[in-house]
Amino acid sequence: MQDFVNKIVRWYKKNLRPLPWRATNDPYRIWLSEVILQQTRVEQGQPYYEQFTTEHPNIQSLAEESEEKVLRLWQGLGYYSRARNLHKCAKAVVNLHAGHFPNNYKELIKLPGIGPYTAAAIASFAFNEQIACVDGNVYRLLSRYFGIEDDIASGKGQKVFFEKAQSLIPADQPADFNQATMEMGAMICTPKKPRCEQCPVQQGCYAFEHQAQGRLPVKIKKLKIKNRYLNYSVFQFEQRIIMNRRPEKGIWAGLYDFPLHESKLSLDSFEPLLEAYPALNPNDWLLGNISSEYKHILTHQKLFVTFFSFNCKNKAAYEALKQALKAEEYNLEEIEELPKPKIIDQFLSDTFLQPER
DNA sequence: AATACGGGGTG
DNA sequence: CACCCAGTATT
Repeated sequence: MQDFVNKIVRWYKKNLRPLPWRATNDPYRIWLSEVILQQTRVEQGQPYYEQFTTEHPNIQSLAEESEEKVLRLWQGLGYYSRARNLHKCAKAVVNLHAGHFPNNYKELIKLPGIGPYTAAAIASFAFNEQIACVDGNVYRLLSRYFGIEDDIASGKGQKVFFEKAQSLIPADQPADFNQATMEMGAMICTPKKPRCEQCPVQQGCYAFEHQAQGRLPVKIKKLKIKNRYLNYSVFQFEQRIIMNRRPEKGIWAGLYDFPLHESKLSLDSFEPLLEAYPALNPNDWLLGNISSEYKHILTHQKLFVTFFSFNCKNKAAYEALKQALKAEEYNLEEIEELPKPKIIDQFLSDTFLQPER
């Protein structure tokens, strides 16, 4: 199997993409890139990496930032617990490790937001530890090449793949090996239409020989997608809008949105909202526009989102509602600075930005 | 062992 | 539409 290792490492050194986080040994930048790239494609994550490293060139800077600002920088990337853990981790490294990342897998994995993959990536890339990275790319490459049929989602499968990768990783160049397996999975051994004609290890590949590329890796998953109907109320008074910070748990934790009323089916009138908000006296409000329904597809739910605009006639009524909702009011300039879910940001752009002409 | 957690690209 | 992306934390 030494042949397999040599061939993919040689291929990597010749074909690697010159990504910015490959040009550094700084564990801070390696960590940042790895967290950004969790479940995220390189092209989507790269602009965020540039933003973060520009605004926060080192971990002290990031640790001193507010969580809200970190979330705002993360806005649009998704899986926001990554941003919250990123911030927690930065503080932990500064406060518990004098601003220096631990230099080994065992300690790295104790930090928030750093799991088996990320710990192995930092340990090997920054500190040259001989520990295998196993991500989606590696599952694919190894299962196809070696004909491993274990379900990659199962505990046993994860163990089998890690041990296979760990048995292959060379002591003299662990980082290049890890980069090579992942880059191969990303560029050659792709999920669909793998580029077998360009593959340096086509010879010896189980899946190529048996035309099993479409079947491997085996991944058994049952994802039930639920439809949800979200109705947002945009309560406005003289250029100020009521918003609130979402709870610490659940979807969009810590981000800001409007008062939310969920329904079983799409709403097309204000009435259910008038019932939902007893503090809302219809005499004090002008019922405005009902937006068209936004469809927002997430991994395990499909959201149908409608925005209902209310304009308040007097300040007292506005204050009363705000208080009843335990929310705050913001003008557009302030809203710009708040971290918001994509769908909220989209609505705001559609509604309050004048199209150029 | 299963589920929750975003947003976007591919075929 | 189905699948999946340089996964992790919680249940």
